[in-house]
Formats: sequence, structure tokens, C-alpha cells
Amino acid sequence: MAPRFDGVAVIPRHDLLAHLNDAQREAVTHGGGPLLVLAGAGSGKTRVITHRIAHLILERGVDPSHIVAVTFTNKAAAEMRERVERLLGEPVFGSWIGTFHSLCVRILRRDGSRIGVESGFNIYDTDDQRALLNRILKSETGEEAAQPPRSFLSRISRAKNAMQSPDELERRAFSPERKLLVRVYRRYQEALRHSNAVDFDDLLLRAIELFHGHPDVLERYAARCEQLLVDEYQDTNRPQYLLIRALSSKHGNVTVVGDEDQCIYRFRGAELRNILGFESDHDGTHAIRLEQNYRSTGAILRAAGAVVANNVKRKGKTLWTENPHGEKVALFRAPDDRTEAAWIASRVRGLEHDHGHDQMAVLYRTNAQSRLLEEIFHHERIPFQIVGSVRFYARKEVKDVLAYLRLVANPADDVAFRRVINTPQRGIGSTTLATLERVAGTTGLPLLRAAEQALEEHLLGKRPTTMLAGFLELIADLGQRAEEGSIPEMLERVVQATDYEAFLDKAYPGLGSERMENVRSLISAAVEYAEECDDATLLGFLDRSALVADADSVGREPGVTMMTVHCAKGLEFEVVFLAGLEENLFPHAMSAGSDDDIEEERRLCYVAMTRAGQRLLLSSARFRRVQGVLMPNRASRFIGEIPEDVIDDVSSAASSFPTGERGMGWGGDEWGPRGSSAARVATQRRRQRQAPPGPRAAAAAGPHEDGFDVGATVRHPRFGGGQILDREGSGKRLKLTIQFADYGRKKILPAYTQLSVGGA
DNA sequence: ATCAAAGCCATTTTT
DNA sequence: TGGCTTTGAT
Repeated sequence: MAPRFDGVAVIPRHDLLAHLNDAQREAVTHGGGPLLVLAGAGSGKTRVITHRIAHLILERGVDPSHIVAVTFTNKAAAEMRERVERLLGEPVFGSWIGTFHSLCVRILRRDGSRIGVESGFNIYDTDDQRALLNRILKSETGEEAAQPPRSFLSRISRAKNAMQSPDELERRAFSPERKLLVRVYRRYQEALRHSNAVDFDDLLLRAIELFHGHPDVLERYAARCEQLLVDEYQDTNRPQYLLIRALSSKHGNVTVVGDEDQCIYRFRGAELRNILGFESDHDGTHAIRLEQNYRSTGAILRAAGAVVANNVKRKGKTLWTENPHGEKVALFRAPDDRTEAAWIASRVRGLEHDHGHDQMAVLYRTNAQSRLLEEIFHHERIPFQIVGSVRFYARKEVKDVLAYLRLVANPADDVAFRRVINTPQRGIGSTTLATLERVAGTTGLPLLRAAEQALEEHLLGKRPTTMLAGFLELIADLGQRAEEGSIPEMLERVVQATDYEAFLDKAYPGLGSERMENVRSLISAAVEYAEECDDATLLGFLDRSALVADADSVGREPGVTMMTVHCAKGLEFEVVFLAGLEENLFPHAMSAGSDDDIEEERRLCYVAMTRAGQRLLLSSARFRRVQGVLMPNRASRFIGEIPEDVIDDVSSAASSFPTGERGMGWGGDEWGPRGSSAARVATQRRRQRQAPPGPRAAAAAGPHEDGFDVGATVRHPRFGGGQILDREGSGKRLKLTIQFADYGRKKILPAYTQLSVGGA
């Protein structure tokens, strides 16, 4: 079992290298200088990174606070930290293990003011970006822009990833269309600055800008990066590349780990040449290949390897395994999408004796494909969880409530102001807003300040004045609470002061309570945040809510996991279904144009196939409903790239099961009209599952007669048993410091958590 | 202010 | 087709 931090079972040091193969050991023990680890799928990549960190600390005496490890997802970062701690037998103190973006947030929060990013800055997600851009487009183009807002955003993002400022873009902008883009881009950046906000791309760019203009700041951070480790290096984009280069400039000890065959984010700016050119880019690079696969059967590996071998742009690796050859890859060509889904469900039934549901996954190219699967799995009563689709923190109700807090943290945030000023309705309509905009326009003040001024100068009518005053009072009140530091209380105050629940009931008849659940989950998340962090701050909470993804909660619920292939990167399952292997779907129609895009699709297919340990089942449909229309689809070219001798075509053999005609089971009637109860229930289930992990029903405070004496033993629903070390505050703000047996020391707010006393 | 009809959008999206 | 937002009529 896992060693415990109290020192009972620490892994002896010499064991650190014991279970590694030669190549892995070489990577782990590498001394200084640039190190490139080309790690094939399932070759023990995470193992190498974590062992290397432990090795650096234990054997080479590197101060943990001089180690910086960067990943792409919070989940990966958390897992990395946990595994390192397991190796060390104690918590890692001081190391930075996190995502690129969280690293940049830290840097900017501390030193951003040097380049005009004031420390209270807000982070804009896609939703905020869109809101901002829509306003700009409206005022910029008067009537309709030829392009939808989304396309502007993606082009702006592309420009940013290519590190082109509006000025630089302008030099090559000759068509009216390009000129419009430049104008919009420029105004977009101005608006961000004015609101003291940054988007995701900016987090990286501004950090680079900071380093570039202020060598003393860079020096400080680079000094800290005595050892820099980067995971999933194949998916880094240009800004990330520059960031790594800057941070490693002092010590030159940079370890990058990646697999060019698994680069699947080119559409978001990932540059394959970062990994392909690493060696020529860093003199004296030591390169190590990890080619032994420990995850998959021989058959699966051969099938996947044959597919990706069709790509031209790769270094070329040959994965091998000592695992048994295993079963052939099953292939089912269904007459239509519905039959395909039914086949998958029936195969799950057939395999569930050998494999637990949570060791099975259904992967697909697009989120839209999940609907049918949901319906059928629900109908067959097979437990499942869907990962992805709508981010929890992107839900309207969650964003509404959070926007109040964002406005408090950063009064300059006009996007947040516009979002909350009349949500829920408080009778402040377009006329009042126009007045505020006028004031803001002439004074240069943010809208919130303009509102204050408008009140002072009596620029508004009677009713708007009262309502606006009430709003400002609420914001001021929240500001006060923010200083006292209880975020859950702030959220509750927003909900109560705005009568948000009633608003939801009215806005979403019948679904209001479901949405309110999400708000409660948000409050729970705030509680959990307060418990996990000793120095909980409003900004810290907002950062976290901006930077966490839904995929971070994979595997927390029992049942078959369903998700897009993108979401599945880095995961593994005993049984993997890969659905919808059809031309125009996988590879996707959008990729048909260029060879590079097709290669990315092929890598995506490779990633999907290599998630499987024991069994891989592929399927496709001859006819599929696409946006309502039934479309004939040819089988994916990727199927044809798999050697025939590892394929078991079960299309005709599957006679136990109604194929062709829409007879028993899935005719029209039994399923009822689409979007009927089955689908709705499924949607509801998914919604519930989208709540962030944590104590779900924790929001409501129970009556707590205080049994929480220092020294008392308590039990926490998540952290288990522990002992109270300290208590501060009282009433709702009572805060306990508890030493948990398995989770270390945490601050807990009993008002929000079902802490039981005594029960050991 | 409220509700129903009409309009819009529909690769992937670690952050 | 379906889910969501905007619009328009009352």
C-alpha cells in the first residue's frame, strides 16, 4: 500500500531505481544539461518524471523549492505531486508542480504590476472573451460583420500564439477583412487592459513580456528553476516554448518528456517542431527513447503502430512489448449510428464479467456522438459517466454568481459588471446602462466607478437610482466580507441578496432547482478550497475556478467512462471502444483539406487506440444522423491502415442482435420522441456529475454544538480521521486546524462540513 | 414583464 | 435534430 507521511512506511532509497528498465533509469539519473525523453504510449512516462524528481531531491540533494515541473492539466499535476510524495514518503514542500497557466498566474500576481498587469487582475474564459468581442464588433462594424465572433476569437488567438501583436499584424493586412481583424484585435487588447483582465493566451504572453522587459525579474525565477521538467512537450506552443527557454536560461537543466505521435493540439497552436527540433535547439542534449510498452497487448500495439506509421512528420519509434498478443482488435461496421451504440452496449454487457465498468471507456471524436450512447446506456441501465462537454465553471448560473465576486476582486472588470448589473433583473435597463457608458467614456473610469459617480451627480431617474444604489451597496458589502476572508459566505450573500434562486426558477421553469444545485456545488467548492488552502484568498479561489477543467474529475464516479479522444489523453482502460470510425467524422471533415490536419487526426486515432490495455473494439456506422440529416458514411481510412491479421471483423457474426431493420428495441415508439424522458434523465445525470468533486451536500450548515476541542478526534467525509490541533474564530467562522492521518494538516470550517466528533 | 416563436449554431479545446 | 439565445408580440 501507499506509504504514509507519518514515516511508517517509507520506500527505501535504493528501491527508487529498482523497478525501472535501463532506459528509464538512464532518464531518471541523468545529471545536468538538457534531456529529451521520447516516451511512447504506455512506456512509463509519468513514472520517469516522478522518479526523476524524487531522485533529484534524495540523491542529488536538489532543494525541492528549486524544482519546477510543468504539465498541461491540473489532474496531471496533482497526480505527479501525489506520486512524488509517495516516493519520498513525505509531502513535497516548495516545489512548483503545476500547469503552464497556473505558473504564469503566480508570476503575474507577484510581479505583473511591472508591466501594467495589476495584481487584482481577472482571467477571462472563452465566455468572457465572447462577451467582450461581441461588444467590440457591434460598435466597430455597425451592422453585421461578415464573420461570426467565434472566428475573430480564434484568429486573435492564432495571432497571439504566433506572437503577433496588432501592430505586427497590421503590416501585412491589406484586405479590408484583415484590416477589420486588426482593428478588432487592437480594441480587444485595449479593453482587456482597461478591465485589468487577461485571457488564457495572455497569461503566457504577459509572463514572457515581463521576463523580456525586466531581466531582474527573469533572473529571480530562472534562479529558482535549477531543475525544470516539462511533461507532454509535444503539445507546447510557441509561447510555452519561449517560457521554458527563459526559465531554463540560467541553469540549463531542462528535462522535456513527450511523444511526437501524441501531439493532438496543433489546432490550438501546438508546434510539433518544438519536440522534433529540441536536440538541434539545445546543444549537448541527451536523448533517450522509451520504447517498451507496459500497457497494451501485442495486438493492440501492432494495430495502433501500423496506423501512426502512415504519418510522415515523426521521428519514428517502434514500440514493443513483452505483454501477450491478446485478442484481435474487434471491428463492427453497423448499418446506422443507433445500431452502433446498441452494439457497444451489448458488448459492455458481454464483457462486464471480465472487466469492471470503470475499466471500460467509450471514446469518440465529437461530443455530439455522446447523445445516442447516453440514451442507449441509460435504457440498458448500464452505469456510465460522461466527461467533458460543458465545463462546470462555464455554466451560466455558476458564472453569474462568480461574476459578483470577480467584480469585487477587480472593480475595473467591465465584463463582470455588465454580466451582473441586471442579472437577476433589478430594473437597470439599456437606458441606464447607456448613461453609465457615457460617464465611463468621458471620464475613462470603469463602469462600476462610473456608476458611483452617476449617483453622486444625480444623473439618473428615481427608480434606477434606488436600484443602482442597492447594487452598489451589495458590492461594497461583499468587499467587506472579502476582507474578512470567507468566500462561501460571500457566495451565500450574493445568492440571498439577489434572490438568485427565485430568478433561476423563473428563468428556467422546471429546471431551476437543478441549476441551483450547481450553485450549491460552487459553494461547496469554495468550502473545499478554504479547507485545502491555508492562505485562502478571493483571488486564489477565482484563479482556481478559471483554471480548472472538467476533465480533472475523471474516474471519480463508478461506471463506463464516455468522453472525446482529446479528453482521454494520458488515461488508460482495460477495455476501450472507439466509436464512429468514419470518413468525415474521424478523420473529421474539417481536416480533409491538408495533410498536416490528416496527420493530426491520425495521431488522435493513435492516442485513442493506445488507451486500451486488453481489449480494443472499433466501430463505425454506414448511416449517421448529422445535424438531423441521415448521411451515408464510408469507413474511416484508419481502419484500412490496420493490418488484417490483427482485426476480427464481427459485423456479420453479431447476429445475436438485430442489425438491419429497425425492429425490436429501437424502432420509433419504444424510444419515444427524441429529447424525451430517457434523454432528459440522462442529461440530468450528466449535469449532476459535472459538479466539482467534493462534499456535495456540504453547503447547508448544521447546528453545531461545539464538540471541537483541541485534541479531540474527528472524522471528515473526505479526509478521514484526524486530530484537532487548533481552533480559531467562532460561530460560522470557526476554523479548525486538523492533522489528518492520511492527508496531512488542513484548515477546516466545520460550519460547512459534516465533521463528526470522536468517531474513530 | 412575460412568454412563445424565431433565429442561430453545431470538430477537437488540457488552460 | 436539438439546445440555447434573442426577438417580438402581448
